[in-house]
Amino acid sequence: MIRLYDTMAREKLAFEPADPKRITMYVCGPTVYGRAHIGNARPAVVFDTLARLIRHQYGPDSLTYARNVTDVDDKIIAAAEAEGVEPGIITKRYEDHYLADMGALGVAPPDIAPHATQEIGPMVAMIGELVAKGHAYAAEGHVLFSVASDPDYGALSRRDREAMLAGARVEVAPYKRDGADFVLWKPSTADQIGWDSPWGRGRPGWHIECSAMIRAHLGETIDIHGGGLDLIFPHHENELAQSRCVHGGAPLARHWVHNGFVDMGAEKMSKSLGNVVTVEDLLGQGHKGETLRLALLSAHYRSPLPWTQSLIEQSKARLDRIYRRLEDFVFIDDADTGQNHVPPSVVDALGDDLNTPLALSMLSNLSDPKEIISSGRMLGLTLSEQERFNRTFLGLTTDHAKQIDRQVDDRMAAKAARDFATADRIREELKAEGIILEDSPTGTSWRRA
RNA sequence: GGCCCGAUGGCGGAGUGGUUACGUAGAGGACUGCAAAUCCUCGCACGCCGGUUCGAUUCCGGCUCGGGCCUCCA
Repeated sequence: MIRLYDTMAREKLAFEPADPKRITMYVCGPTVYGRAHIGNARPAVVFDTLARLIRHQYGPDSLTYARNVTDVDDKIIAAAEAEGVEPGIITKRYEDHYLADMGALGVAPPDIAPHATQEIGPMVAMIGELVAKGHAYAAEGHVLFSVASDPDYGALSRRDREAMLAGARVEVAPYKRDGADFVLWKPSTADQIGWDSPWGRGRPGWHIECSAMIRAHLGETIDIHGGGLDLIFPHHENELAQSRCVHGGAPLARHWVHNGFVDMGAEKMSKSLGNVVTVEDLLGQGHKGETLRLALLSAHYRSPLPWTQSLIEQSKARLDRIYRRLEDFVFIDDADTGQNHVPPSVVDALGDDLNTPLALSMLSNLSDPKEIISSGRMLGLTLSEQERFNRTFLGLTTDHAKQIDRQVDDRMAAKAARDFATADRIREELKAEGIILEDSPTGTSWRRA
């Protein structure tokens, strides 16, 4: 039983896929012109976690998860011009970075990653259908969606036409019949990336990309459409309008799910505000991707999450403790754990609108190592035997490890001789190089800080 | 201005009409040569004002403050 808060209904609803054997989820992915910041990472982590939950509940092959790559866009064109290279150079570079950054956060690649530039045909076809049905019109090389032609427009974001026009911040282009109309196709200059179309050479608008790719890969009505809160309007509202108008009123998604922001100070992290911390920055500071993921999951996905140094430290401390609890069980076979031992308390917490803080709380109460590992893994934490081993030894050459062992032996000898000054000196030396010693009745063990 | 969220202990953050998670930090204790780790204990947290109620942090109304969106945006 999974319940999800639905943006359209503004309440938690039971998740009811049209076909439990073939569940479809689409999440708006990156526009690849720069490095992802930790706020960009939140939806990737949230929906990755939701995907894990769905597969756990409905079966490993039950879900088709698509996350697109927007690889044609004015910002990409600008970045390419600035560097004097083809747009494809820019998009390839940043898509590679994106996948690496998300991988570090334990985000599994989606089943399908449609690229806008590879789906121009379906987009042009869909625009053509909209024009044929009277929902769109061509003007000065552009094709625009006619908002007035869709009486249901505004249902998702709950705004009416008057409000939209009253709040319009942008000057209305002269070729628009209505200030609220938005672009489906826009002309490209000779030196800009573009494709031939019935309306001339140009490129697609942002919103039509998703509508067309959803239909092409997942169908007319998908089970879950996800993304950040800021995409509700205009992006998802427009997607919804396009798809609904083409599909004779069929809804685009059965469930609309939106994540909240990662905040810097009191406001959201965003490139335009210039207050971003990239995943690259954080990893470069030595933070483990797993720590960052835990930090992102420490608040409910719909709440804002203040990003602070303290949050990272708290998350690291928490993760360290989980690993320490598993130290005595490093022999556990990963193949046996998978996600097969997630207890009901954790499943129920996640099933209740993906309540990851509560699930983490439940994880803290577990004592069975198999349950801990399975639960952690469902949250996308690694907790593999390899990782458990790496956390202790990775980065140490065999010679270095042997040397540490020798120092530990020396210290034990000093202790036995009650030469505590020497023993403490050795411990401090090792601590200075990031090695923590822990004495116990059975001897001294060491680990990396 | 319109629409929409939120306000919980030092920090992060669940949740609930009445016994207040969990984590992290801090304090005390056990253990230890000392540490570390571990275990135990502790702190009268629910923005303000009314209302409903036997009883509200939880429901309702108002207020204050903060945030988001209003065609770049996760």
